[in-house]
Amino acid sequence: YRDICALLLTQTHTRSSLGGTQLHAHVIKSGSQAVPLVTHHLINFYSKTQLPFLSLQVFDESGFQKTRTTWSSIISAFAQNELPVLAIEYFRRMVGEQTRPNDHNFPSAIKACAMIDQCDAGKCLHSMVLKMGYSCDVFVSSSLVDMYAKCGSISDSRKLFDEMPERDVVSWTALISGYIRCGLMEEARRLFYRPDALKNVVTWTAMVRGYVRLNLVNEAERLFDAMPVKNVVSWNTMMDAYVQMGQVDKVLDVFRRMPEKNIVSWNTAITMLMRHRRVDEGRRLFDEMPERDVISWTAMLTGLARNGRVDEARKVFDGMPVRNVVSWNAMINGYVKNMRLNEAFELFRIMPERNSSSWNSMIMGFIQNGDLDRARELFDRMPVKN
RNA sequence: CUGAGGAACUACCACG
Repeated sequence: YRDICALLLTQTHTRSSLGGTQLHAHVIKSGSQAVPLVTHHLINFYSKTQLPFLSLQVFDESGFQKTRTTWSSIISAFAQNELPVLAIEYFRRMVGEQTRPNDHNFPSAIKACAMIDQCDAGKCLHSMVLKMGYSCDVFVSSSLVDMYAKCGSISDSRKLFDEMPERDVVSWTALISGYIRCGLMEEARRLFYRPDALKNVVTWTAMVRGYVRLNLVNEAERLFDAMPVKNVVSWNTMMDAYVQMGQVDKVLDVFRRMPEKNIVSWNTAITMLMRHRRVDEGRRLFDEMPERDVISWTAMLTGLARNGRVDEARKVFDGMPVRNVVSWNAMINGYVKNMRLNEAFELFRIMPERNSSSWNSMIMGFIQNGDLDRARELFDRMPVKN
């Protein structure tokens, strides 16, 4: 078991999905999924390789009494893979099985509340934290600072922050980002320049982003140049600065100069090119990029459709290895914008899941087609209106 | 003495 765990940990850190999957097969054959430590490693492996539903499968198939660590693994797998609703649900289940949450369980669950603006659930977790005596844990309280800020209660964030007996760089960054998100750049700045402030590359990048959002590109550039350390996210944020200004060539310049690129850098460049009708260059980047995710495909599809090449967009859509609701919406909207209502509606009918954007696109389509009755009918059938 | 936890960047519609 020791060897399996050590190997799994290596695969987790190198994100090597092939090796990990083979180890999983070996685990099943040898029956060692009954060993908690092995199961925990497997859940974490699938979480880090962004396959949370395989994490869940391992969780469900493990034949032992779940411990806090088992729960911690599965809850964080959901929270880190954009599945906040499931994270909260599994936190609830854990509590329902009389398992007392520990200091590792709370931050993931609180993060999940922050992701979906569930301030009520967040407050509920906060009172559990107080009751169980975890409010001095720096991970727990930093996650609360972040949660209140994301739910729009920045003053609660500040109060918590001021009362923390000890803070680390994440506590500082959560609060500073909170002020930036609320548009209170001045307050963010005051904190950032406080002599006792703890800052790292994430904090600096958040500040750069703050200036970008206010269209203060010169300030953003100044801060970016002054950064003691930059990483790929900092560079991506600078690309975004020029995206906002509509400076395509500056975007491409940063893209070429940056010391390393990740998938976000490529996606940003492609989106920008497509928005400025440089379709073939965008297509070339898309073909060149080392790996593509659902965002890359959707950006490509949207760009083609916006430039009137909707049939090519459809080919891209059909070629997608995975689709989500956004990609479906993008394709539907592409048809709508090109006055191809029938194809749009056909997709709308068969799509596996709809959100308000799907309905809005279709409704707009019928309106611009002069078919107000069907627009009205769809509007009435819309489950959630915005 | 194993393992799990919190902060910053990209794609669709409408609104601003």
